Amino acid sequence: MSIGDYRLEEQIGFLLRRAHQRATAIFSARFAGHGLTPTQFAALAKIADEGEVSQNRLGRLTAMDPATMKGVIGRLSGRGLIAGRADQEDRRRTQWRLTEPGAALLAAAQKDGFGVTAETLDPLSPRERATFLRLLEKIT
Amino acid sequence: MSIGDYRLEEQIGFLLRRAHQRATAIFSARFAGHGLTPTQFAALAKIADEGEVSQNRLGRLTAMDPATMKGVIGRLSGRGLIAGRADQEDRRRTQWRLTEPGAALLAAAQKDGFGVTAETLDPLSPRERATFLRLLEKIT
DNA sequence: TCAAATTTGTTTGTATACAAATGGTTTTCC
DNA sequence: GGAAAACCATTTGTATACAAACAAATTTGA
Repeated sequence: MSIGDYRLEEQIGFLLRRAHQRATAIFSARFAGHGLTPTQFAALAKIADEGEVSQNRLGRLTAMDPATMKGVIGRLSGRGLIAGRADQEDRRRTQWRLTEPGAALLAAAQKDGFGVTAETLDPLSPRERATFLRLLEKIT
Repeated sequence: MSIGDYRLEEQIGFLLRRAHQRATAIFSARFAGHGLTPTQFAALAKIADEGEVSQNRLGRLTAMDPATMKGVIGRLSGRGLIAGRADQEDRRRTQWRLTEPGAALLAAAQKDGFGVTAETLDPLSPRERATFLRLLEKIT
């Protein structure tokens, strides 16, 4: 019968899920005033990097599939933080860019973005932080 | 204006989200034949550990809030993998346990559970794995 | 060149994740 | 003993996450 020796607490998926939950909770607390979710903030930051970007490409840059991206884009554009224009060269595409309010919100929120990472990594020493980030990237 | 120097790829929340996505994808591939999601498998494994457990307690053990737990419990019991009975001592509680088919499915799936962790950690050396797990637990 | 393959974006459906509010039940503690 | 506090479970609503199927547009390649 022995359902033995499988320990949920030692499985990497479970640990990653919990760590991600904690990071999300820290994000939510610090971003309550901005009204942005982690994925919405990621999308704004990447649109700013790119200047102008299509929906699918933005999804690849932020690790969201097309169906998820559609929802995120819809909520951001619904709030007037981003605006889209039809691409003349490829009529399947819409190119998205920050609006002025979107750029202002992103600028105001960025220092809190750094704060989230700092607080999440707080239990680690500087040396451990570097190691952890290196290994985390390796398994991604 | 300088929207500068915030790099999404260096933020811990983004890295954890991507790593968790990869772990989930590996899980899904290996568990396709079992028809279990990561949270459903976690719930089955913890119920097996506990013998009998209430819904909220199971949620604490598996890191799911009550609303999420309700859905997971509903799907597992709907498939006949777990069964509940009213707790006599505390009439708020339902105690959940594995059914015979649930125990059989868990037993059949467990080796694949180890496989998920192994494949997810494959890019790391044994030494790196130990370090990574230690640091991951520290930030959780 | 033109059919096949790929890409972009949408829709539908299922499954977490969590906030907030609620109704019962049990525990605490004065 | 009884009111206040805490706890169990549910419900509603919003937001990812992703599979699968689809239409339209573009690119590829024989």
